[in-house]
Amino acid sequence: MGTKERRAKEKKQLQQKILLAARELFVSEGYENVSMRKIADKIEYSPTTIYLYFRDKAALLDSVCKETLLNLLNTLEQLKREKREPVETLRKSGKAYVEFGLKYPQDYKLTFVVRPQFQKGLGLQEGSVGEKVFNYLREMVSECILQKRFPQVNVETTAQVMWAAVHGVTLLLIDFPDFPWVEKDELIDTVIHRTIEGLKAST
Amino acid sequence: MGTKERRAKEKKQLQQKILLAARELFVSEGYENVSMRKIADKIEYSPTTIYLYFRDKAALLDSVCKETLLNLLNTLEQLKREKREPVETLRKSGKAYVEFGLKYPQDYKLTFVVRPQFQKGLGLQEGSVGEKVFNYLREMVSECILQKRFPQVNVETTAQVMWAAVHGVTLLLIDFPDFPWVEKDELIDTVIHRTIEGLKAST
DNA sequence: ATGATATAATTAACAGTGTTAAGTTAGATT
DNA sequence: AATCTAACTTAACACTGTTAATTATATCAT
Repeated sequence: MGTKERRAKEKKQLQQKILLAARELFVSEGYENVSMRKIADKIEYSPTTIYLYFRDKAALLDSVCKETLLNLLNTLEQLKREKREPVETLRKSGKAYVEFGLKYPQDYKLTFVVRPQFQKGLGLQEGSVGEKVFNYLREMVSECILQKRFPQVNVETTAQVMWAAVHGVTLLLIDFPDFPWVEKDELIDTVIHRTIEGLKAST
Repeated sequence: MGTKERRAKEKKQLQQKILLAARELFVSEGYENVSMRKIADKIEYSPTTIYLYFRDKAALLDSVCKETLLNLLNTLEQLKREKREPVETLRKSGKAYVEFGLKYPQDYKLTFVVRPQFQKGLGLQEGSVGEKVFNYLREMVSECILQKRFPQVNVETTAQVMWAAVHGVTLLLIDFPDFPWVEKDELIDTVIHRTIEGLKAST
C-alpha cells in the first residue's frame, strides 16, 4: 500500500513548490502585484490548480508568513543557545531581529504589516509561531530581571516596549530607504542601546 | 471675465470632492479594496472623470497622504506654541504623534506604510510636508540639547531614534489590535519615557 | 489486460479591476 | 445662431480572484 503514501508525498511536494513560487513572487513583486496566474505560470500549472492546495490567495500569504516567522524564531533561538550575559543576549536579539527584517524586507512587511491588514484579528493567536517569537522576547526580559540587571520592572510592558522599538526602526529603514539616515548600524544600535538604558534607569 | 474664475473654482471644488470621497473610502475600506468606480459612484460621476483631475490612483493616494501630513504637522505645531519645558514638549509631541496615528489609523498607514510601498524612493523628498514633520522633531531635540537637558548627543541620531520608537508603537497598536497589550497609554508613555531616559543617560 | 472509480488538473466563465481612446454633450465666445 | 472648447461619458482592453463544469490520469478490482 505504498502508492497512497507516494501520492501524499507528491501532493506535499507540489504544495511546497507552490509555496516557494508564491514567496519568490510576493517578495520580488509585492503581494498585491502578484496574481494567481503568475504563480501558476511559474510552476507551469493552471491557475485553478493552486486552489486544490490553498483555500485562496490569503491562505497562501498565511503560509508564506508562517515560514518567515519560523525562520526568525530559529535565528533567535540559536542566539539563546550561545549563553551569554542576559542583557547582552537581549541586545543581540534585538539586533538580530532588525537585521532579519532588513535581510528579508519584503518577507518582514508581508508578515508584520500586510498580513494583519488582510486578515484582521488573527494577528497573533494562541499557539501560533508569532506568539512563540514574542514569548522568546518575554523570556529574554525575564532573565534580565531575574539576574537583577534591570530593576523590578513589568516584564510585559518592557517586552512590548522593546518590540515597538525594533519594529519601528526596521520598518522605517525598509520603507524610507532614501531618507538621510545616519549610519544604519549606528541607528539600530542606538535604538536598542537607549531602550535598554532607559529601562535600567526606570522605575 | 469672471466666468473663467468661476469655472476654475468649480474645478477645484470637484477636485476637492473627489479627494474627500477617496479619503473616506480609502480609510473605511482600505486602499487596495477601493476601485476608481467606487469613488466615481460616491461622487456620482463617471469613473473616467477622475482621471481629468488626478493622473492615476496613486496620485489620488498621494494627495490624501499630503493632507494627512498637513494635519499632523498642524497638531504638532500647535503644541510648540504653548511654550513649555523643552523635554516636556518633546514628550508631549511624541504622545501627540502616536495619538494622531491611533485616531486616524488608516490615514496613518496610508501615509507611512502603503504610500512608500506604492512609490518607492519618493518617500520624503525635499520641501515635502513629510520633511517638515521630521524637521519639527529635529527642532524639538535641538532645543533640549541647547537648554542642556540632554548631554551633547547627535541631534540627527536622536531624532531618528525617537521617530523609530513612536512609529513602532503606533503601528503595532494599529496592526495587532487583538494582541494582549498592557494598558495602551501606559505602553505609549513608557515607550516615550524610556527613549528619553535612555537619552539622558547616554553619551 | 480491461473496465470502473476516484482524484487531479484543466477549460470556460463571471464579475470585477485600472486605464485609454473615442465620442458626446453643454456652455461660452464670436 | 453658429462655432469652438472644455467637461464629461461610453466603450473597450487586458487584467484580476474565484467558482463550476469538464476532461484527463492514474489506481483499483475483476
